[in-house]
Amino acid sequence: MKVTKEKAAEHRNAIVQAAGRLFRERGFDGVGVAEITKAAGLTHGGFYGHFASKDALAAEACGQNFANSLARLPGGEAATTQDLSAYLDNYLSERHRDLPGDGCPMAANASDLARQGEDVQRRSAQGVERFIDGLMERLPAGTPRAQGILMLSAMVGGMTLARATARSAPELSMEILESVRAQLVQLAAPAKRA
Amino acid sequence: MKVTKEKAAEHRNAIVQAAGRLFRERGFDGVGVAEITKAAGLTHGGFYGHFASKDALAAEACGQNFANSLARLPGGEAATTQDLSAYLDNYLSERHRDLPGDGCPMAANASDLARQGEDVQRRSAQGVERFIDGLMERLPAGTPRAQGILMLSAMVGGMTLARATARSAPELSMEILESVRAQLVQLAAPAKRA
DNA sequence: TGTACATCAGTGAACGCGCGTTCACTGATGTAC
DNA sequence: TGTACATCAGTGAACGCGCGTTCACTGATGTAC
Repeated sequence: MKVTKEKAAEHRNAIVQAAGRLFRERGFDGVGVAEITKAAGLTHGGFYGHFASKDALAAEACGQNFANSLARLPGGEAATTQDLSAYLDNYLSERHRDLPGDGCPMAANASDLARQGEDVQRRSAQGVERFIDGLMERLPAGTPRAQGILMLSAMVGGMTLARATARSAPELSMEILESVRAQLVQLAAPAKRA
Repeated sequence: MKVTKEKAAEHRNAIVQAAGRLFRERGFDGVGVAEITKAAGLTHGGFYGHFASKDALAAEACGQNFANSLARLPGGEAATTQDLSAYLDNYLSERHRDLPGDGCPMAANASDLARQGEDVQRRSAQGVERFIDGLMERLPAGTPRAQGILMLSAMVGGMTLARATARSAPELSMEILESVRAQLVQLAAPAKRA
């Protein structure tokens, strides 16, 4: 049955939110349109009134995920080294490892992204670009961009490897999280070594 | 028709090889049993004479991929800093980025691994463990293990991000490869900074 | 060494299933009067 | 403001398709004599 325009907009948004979470938890191919709409409290039939295709939803959910991810960086200009250190503690935590659905899209969909459609890839590339820019703003003035890129790479790679080893080698998984966290906190500190 | 035991063993091996390549190129869900056996020069019907399931093949192909990856590390005890530097140049190259089918399984199947069956995860965890050990043997004596883990994380994350951005932001993709390479070569050097 | 036959690796059609997508229909919304 | 009706968001059955897996069959292998 027809619903209010407001309700319809809420439904559309609920689908994007559910997709954003489920895609990160199970990958783009790991969850279907029916399950996504069900998680949003709807049936699958009305899906194509909101989106042209599953791919189109994936692109939108991807953009949403990156926007959320960017918003979690510690507050812009006023960010201290402690803020950044706390951010890294959160990023490289067991909690983040075990809840990919609410976490970093780069880590959650890492190898999937390169195999997605053009729209998803465009939003991803834009997201990565903005995330690096955001990171650079929060690092000590004068930090070379290459160092920020190294940080991001280690964050994404470290989380990915921690997740890959979590079930079969939980101690190694923890060691990866702690090692990357410790090394990056050191790297993000304002005092340059030599 | 029946074939020689030798031929049958070759066929089995060809299936593992083809799977190892295709799984890295397209992900575990991105390629089917029929295509894998076809790539090995066979039809799909005989597949279950060699493997109990697609999952079982995935586990074996995964083990094979990790073994190949380990074998590419520069020669053990006699490895010099230059060898390791050359290895990093290769790992973080455009060539490796554009040919995932013959490259690092950690980068190629990064986010997929955590969603696979128990056997694949066990082999992956073992592969990661061994790769870290192999890396440590080749780093200057006294290098903390956490630094080796940071290197691996940055390699995997950097390659993953370079692939995710390759089509939509080729310049960013190149910058990621070059930045991570430069920073890691510096990190792998024997001279410790303060 | 030569022959007869049981074995079994590989073939290709077929299976059930879940997927993305379509569509006829429903009934509340919201507009025209 | 009240009424009649066109609109359209959402429903659920149905579609074609490709997947992993099964199976009756084929014919070369390799063994028993």
